[in-house]
Amino acid sequence: MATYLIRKLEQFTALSRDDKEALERAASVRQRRLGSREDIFHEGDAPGRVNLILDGWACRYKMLEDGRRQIAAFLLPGDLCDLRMFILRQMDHSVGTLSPVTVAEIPKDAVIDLSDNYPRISRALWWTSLVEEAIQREWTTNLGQRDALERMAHLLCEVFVRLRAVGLTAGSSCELPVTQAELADATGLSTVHVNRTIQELRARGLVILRGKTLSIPDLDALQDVALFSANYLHLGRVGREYDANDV
Amino acid sequence: MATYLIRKLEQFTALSRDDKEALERAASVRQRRLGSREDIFHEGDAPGRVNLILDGWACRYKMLEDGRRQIAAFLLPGDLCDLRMFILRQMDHSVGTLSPVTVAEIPKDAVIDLSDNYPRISRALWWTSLVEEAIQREWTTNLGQRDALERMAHLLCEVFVRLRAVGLTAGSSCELPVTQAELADATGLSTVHVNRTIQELRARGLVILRGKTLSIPDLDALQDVALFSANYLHLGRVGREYDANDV
DNA sequence: CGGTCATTTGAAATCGTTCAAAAGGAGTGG
DNA sequence: CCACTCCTTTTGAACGATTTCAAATGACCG
Repeated sequence: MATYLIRKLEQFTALSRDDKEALERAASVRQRRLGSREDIFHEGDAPGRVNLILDGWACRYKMLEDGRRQIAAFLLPGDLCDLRMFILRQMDHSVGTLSPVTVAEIPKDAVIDLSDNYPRISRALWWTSLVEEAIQREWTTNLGQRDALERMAHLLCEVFVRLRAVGLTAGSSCELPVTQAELADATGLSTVHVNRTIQELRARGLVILRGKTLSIPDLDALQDVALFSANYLHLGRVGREYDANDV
Repeated sequence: MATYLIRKLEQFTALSRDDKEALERAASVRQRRLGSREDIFHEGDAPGRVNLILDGWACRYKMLEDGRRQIAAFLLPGDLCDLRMFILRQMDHSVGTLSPVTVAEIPKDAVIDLSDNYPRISRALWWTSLVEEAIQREWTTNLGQRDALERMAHLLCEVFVRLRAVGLTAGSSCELPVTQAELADATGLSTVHVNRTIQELRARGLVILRGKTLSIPDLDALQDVALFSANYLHLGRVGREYDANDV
């Protein structure tokens, strides 16, 4: 069940059978099934267990007092919602589902055990944190510098490449279980303008969006429009030096 | 010399004399003095030592191919530029100075030693990572949801509160060694609009900006305009449970 | 004292928002 | 299976926040 997490971590380092079993065990202690648009946790909550997305999409978001909402990250299968946040007193943001989701609730002691006793996992989890930070910086750049078309294109590139890394693409297609209103909250645009921007991308033949399915006929072309470079995702098994010695 | 780092970490947990000496030692191994607008490291570089800002201001930034620049974070005295990034192959962004800066270059082995053998420091460094992530999320929200006036106000609130946490404010004033063009790169606005926005804040009596000095006569009022809440900075010695047992 | 960089001002152009409403789709209960 | 409802997508038109362009003023450095 921790398949996607394992695939993700293997982008950074090979894992031994033992490593993988430890991850599977941690992820199977307790699971929770949520519908669309439910909170996994909410700003102000005290952190508890660590939530791993097994299936479905979620997002980090912040609300302003007057109701404006910013989606600050998409959480895809294999993503951890709150790794290590249990040292804080309160969550400073919320995480909610965008589609039906299955989460594994990993007890914090299990996380500590993984960190202390499985060096490859420990390093790989550090790597996931660094990548998350890099993604967040990229989103800041996206909102600050790119115009609407570039911004939407960039978001779609990122989602596609991240899904591909965990095996959730089929050819040039993937799921995109997100409404235009949610894309608006993620890009800082109005829903009206998101709609027009998507139409423009469609008109240029850069994306095909039907229902909840996204197709990108020419990823290079979309990346060019988006000024997208995947370097910040740090994918592709760079850690040869950390290969499992006992796979 | 690691005074500001120590003050920052003490926002999270008390430190023993031993802890502090270890930090001082790590920060004194090698220091580097940089002028204004020099790079501490650059996107694409291989990570090496860990850079700690001892004095002066720096920023994380990303450049797009066509020259647009986004400042993604301000790095203030006591901030670490690249904690744990040495597990990556390449830096995905650059860090450059905004004013003359003194950095301590901490060998990565020294960082590992601190993490492995000083549990309070280890946890506190952890906490700094979480706060950095939270700040980055907040910047995303700032760019995505707040209009120009709120956005500038928010940025100034954050900087002031962070500086206050390390003792770099005097009453309602602090340094702001940053040009309007740099504020523009940080807020995703044009320099012209930054200028007009600052004038508006001035006209409302919310800020006094003369030269490189910022004064905030009524922080609460500025926070209200900015929809600013300091919760995401996780300041204020919340970790009673982690108090040093041997201070 | 000249030169360079930073701030300020004005006016026109533009991108994106807002408001309002229609059209399309999916699920529900009768 | 239809009628109904709710939600999402789409369209049009006016408005407004922010950008761009261009130039003047001010501050600091050598």
